[in-house]
Amino acid sequence: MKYWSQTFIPTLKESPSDAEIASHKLLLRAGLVRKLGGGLYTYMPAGLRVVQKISQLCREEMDREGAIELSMPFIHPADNWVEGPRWPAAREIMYRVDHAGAGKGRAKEPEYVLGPTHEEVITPLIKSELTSYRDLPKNFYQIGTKFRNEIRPRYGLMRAREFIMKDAYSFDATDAAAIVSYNKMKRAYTAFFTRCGLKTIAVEADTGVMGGSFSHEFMVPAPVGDDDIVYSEESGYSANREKATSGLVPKDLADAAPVGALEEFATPGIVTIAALAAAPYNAAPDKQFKTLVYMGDGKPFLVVLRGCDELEEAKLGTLGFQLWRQATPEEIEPVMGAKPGSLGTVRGTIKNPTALAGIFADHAIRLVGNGTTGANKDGFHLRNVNVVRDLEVTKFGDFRTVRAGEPDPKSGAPLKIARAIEVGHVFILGTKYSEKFGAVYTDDQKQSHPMIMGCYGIGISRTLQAVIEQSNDADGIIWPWNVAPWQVLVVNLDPQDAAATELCLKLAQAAEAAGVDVLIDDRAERPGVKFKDADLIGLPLRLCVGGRGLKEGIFEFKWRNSKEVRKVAIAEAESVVTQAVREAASKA
RNA sequence: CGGGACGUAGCUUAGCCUGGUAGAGCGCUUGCUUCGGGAGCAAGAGGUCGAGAGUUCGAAUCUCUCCGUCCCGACCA
Repeated sequence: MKYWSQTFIPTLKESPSDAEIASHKLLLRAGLVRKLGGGLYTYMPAGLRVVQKISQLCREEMDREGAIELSMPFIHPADNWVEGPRWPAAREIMYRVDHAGAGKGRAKEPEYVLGPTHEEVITPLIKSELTSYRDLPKNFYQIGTKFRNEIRPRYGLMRAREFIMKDAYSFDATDAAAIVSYNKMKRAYTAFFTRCGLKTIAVEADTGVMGGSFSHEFMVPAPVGDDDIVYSEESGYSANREKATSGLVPKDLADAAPVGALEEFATPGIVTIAALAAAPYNAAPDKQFKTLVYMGDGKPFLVVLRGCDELEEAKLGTLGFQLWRQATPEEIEPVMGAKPGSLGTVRGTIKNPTALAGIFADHAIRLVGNGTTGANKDGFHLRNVNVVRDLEVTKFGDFRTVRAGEPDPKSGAPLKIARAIEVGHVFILGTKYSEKFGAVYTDDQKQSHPMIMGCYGIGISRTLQAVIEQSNDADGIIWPWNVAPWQVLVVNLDPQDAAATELCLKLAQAAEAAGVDVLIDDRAERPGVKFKDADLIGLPLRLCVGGRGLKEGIFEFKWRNSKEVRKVAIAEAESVVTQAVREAASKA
């Protein structure tokens, strides 16, 4: 048991002005964390306890599914990343670590980086440690700090530059075995989040190139989340919006026949979808083709969408480029022959088509059939543009953002969209890393094969905040039993009174004997302060002892998630506390 | 990386527009009175007004630069 006066729980009456959302305010007000800088937080004693509890639950569930704990360095030689398969993309988010000391660290390239994740470390390790199919399967995990140069840290621990993560990596001989490993992790995650008292939705994140459902994200529905999930209660379909598809384009859609000859018309000063939709042109957005220019690994490529649709940039990941970004007007004009606003992909109108890495069209443009697009000549557009007859397309694909209300690809029912916090992700990696690093095993036919890998992450610190975000009220946090820094708070209203102090100790000992952690508020504070702090820090069970109750021969018993205050006779103290604690523990 | 807002005591903030001795509440210290839902009274400590430069007789206040923080967006042809 811990005495409040002997630990440090600096509660705040008011929220610091830089906290915006409930969970962030409560993290600060309940004295769980303090900010060092943007996205950098100190875990105060009570906050650290929660981190440790969540970590322990995670550890238990990982162990249960046969994963093996180890611990890898935070600092990685940059070479591991340079030799890996994603250096160009990964270097953007990694902090570089140069040699300390005067006169050093002048190298243009970093010599060391702070690890944002550990594929580049564990794969070379496994390459030298595991060589036979008899060694497989194996799944290694660790719980530790990760470093990512987040573009915009947000909402306290929710998106931080430095955060605590559980990461696991599985190694298997076959695809089928990898799926077994994957399903074990999915099961572990479900069990883990449930034990944390967190309601999560496992969302399919189709991997595109791999096909099938080999990736799931565990999402906590919350308006403050960074992700959108697209789902249908009817069919159970659920996916991250970045990957979600809809049944907007029927499978049996017949391509439209041309409606007339291609016709160029002058559109001076018209460079937006909206302007072209207005009089006198009256080309409805869903009858326009929108042409976007991107740069993929240094080469321009085009994406064609309906005028009314939006590009889901994450879907460009299926095209095979390492890095992509929007092209600048300076890059666009020499290739297309016109400035943005007059672009199109009608055959023969692109100035320098050989410069292009491809023209990728969203399936939905087939719904347009015949429409309007830019003529690649400033101030001119083309009408009667037929998808099949006129448009140059390298490949069709799914590139648009799904909207709420579109038909679910499975059931056809309208899709819904909600915000959510991603707290976990399970993913089959295939042989991306094992091939690059030469992590191969020998099978029973003496044949060598790259191992099939999976990776599995849980944001421990983010989970902590997600729990608070999901479980609080106007007075403070309402901790779920298993992750509370202490399960029971014994409030001593009269710490000067020997009888009160003695009863508090008795209650605390009874709870502790029943197997839970107890905090005793022995501070010389006024009752009002203690009650407010009790609600704020949100321990599940509050036992309150004061002179008033002692006279009646009772103490007070109150659950944080209920308004009811129960008076319990001192004579029954031990049995009531023991029973309550055991019951709560068995339900959690 | 754009856009917006902000930066005054440990915390929350007023003052800035319209330049003239920096104010309050909470917290802290001391004393008295209180003592079951963030007590009252009295006295006190605590500020390079984010940093630098400029304008001015005079700058928290006006101008510029930088730094930091928070929010929005990473948006389109």
